[in-house]
Amino acid sequence: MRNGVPADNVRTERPARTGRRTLSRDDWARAALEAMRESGLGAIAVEPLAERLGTTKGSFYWHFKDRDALIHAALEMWVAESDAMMAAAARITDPAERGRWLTEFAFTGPQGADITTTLLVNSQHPVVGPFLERVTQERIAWGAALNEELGMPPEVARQHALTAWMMAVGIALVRRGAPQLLPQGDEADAYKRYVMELLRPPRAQA
Amino acid sequence: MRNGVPADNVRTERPARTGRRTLSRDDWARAALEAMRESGLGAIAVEPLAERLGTTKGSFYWHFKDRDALIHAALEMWVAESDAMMAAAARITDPAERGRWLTEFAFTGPQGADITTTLLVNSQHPVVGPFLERVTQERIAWGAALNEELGMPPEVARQHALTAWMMAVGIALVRRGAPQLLPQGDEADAYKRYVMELLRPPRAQA
DNA sequence: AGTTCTCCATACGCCACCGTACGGGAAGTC
DNA sequence: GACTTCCCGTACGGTGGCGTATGGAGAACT
Repeated sequence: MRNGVPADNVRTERPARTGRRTLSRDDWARAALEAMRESGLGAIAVEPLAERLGTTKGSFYWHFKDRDALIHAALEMWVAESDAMMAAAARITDPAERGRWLTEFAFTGPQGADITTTLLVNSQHPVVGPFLERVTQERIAWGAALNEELGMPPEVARQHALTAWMMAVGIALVRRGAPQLLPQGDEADAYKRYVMELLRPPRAQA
Repeated sequence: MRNGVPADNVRTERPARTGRRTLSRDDWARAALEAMRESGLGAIAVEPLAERLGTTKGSFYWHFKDRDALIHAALEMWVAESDAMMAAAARITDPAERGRWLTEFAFTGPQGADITTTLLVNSQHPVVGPFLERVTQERIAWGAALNEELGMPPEVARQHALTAWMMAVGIALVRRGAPQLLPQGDEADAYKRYVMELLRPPRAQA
């Protein structure tokens, strides 16, 4: 009789018990993702999250089998967000503009918008690994497609996409761990332009 | 009468008790650094390390005040290694060659030779923060000096050094978390050359 | 040979977190 | 208004790691 997993989307019906509303599975997943953004995978911990949500473990273990199930749900939510982002970016028709938009986002997007760095650090985790693998492949393929639009041959396009992605990873990690190193204020804009210039189509290639 | 901290270098004298030798403070620090290279800061844990060293906590708490003291010692050891590396690299007179050597090292140096990524992830830790700050500043300044030797004006040299350092951070993290993404075999060499080319002196700059 | 010092083993209490058992209150159902 | 179902509170046992207390074996000293 454990774990009803009550469709979870239909639950919009139930009016929540008087006074305090009742939590959904998604509420937990959202909170977990948020915690992971802020403090890494270790922050996905049942009891602390319960307190943060103003409830107890009792709620959690009704909605989820165990902690890994929560991590899974949080990452599914992240994948959905990531896909939505890529879809949004794809609506920019000019590929060069699209590239600039991505660079801009890497530097000034919301702090920890991307948990790729966290996932890379925890890539050994059995739940994390597959998610990381999938999203990363998608993103690099996406970047490669963009580069091909810019006129690069497929092989170079992929190399370049990989490089840009690694640069983004580096930026994200530095933003998280040593943000004071990044140029601030008006120097920030100049630096962004400089990086965009650097990530232009390669000049030479065998 | 706690914590003798017995000079620790003079202890080469004592012939070790018959049979099993006795551990030094440095043995602990070395093991801690090693563990951190492999599995991050969380792997610096007293009891697991004790088992790994074939001893018990009793040994540890004789040599160290607490876990943070061990982290400190491990990071001091890392700083020493880092300084030695930079000194070794500085012996390469041709700056371009020196740059290539560093890129080479970023890609094919021993796995986890650099724990910068780990420290960036744990930059909030009170012991980690200062070490990260110091070494990072040194390295970027070092790279900036190299770039000035290559003819860049100081401002650009620093920008470029920061960028190269972030790229190295990205590479290190990917090597740790998703090495399969990096080109393997003979493609690896081509890719390295391509990255070196990318990190050449910038073509344009305002 | 006795004493002192060095280094470690063991046992203990504490805390944080995981997962389970079980009970119970409130909403809906008949 | 009983009854069921949903959702949660609470208590419990287990695990892993931190730090302390204390004893004790061997080496070194005298």
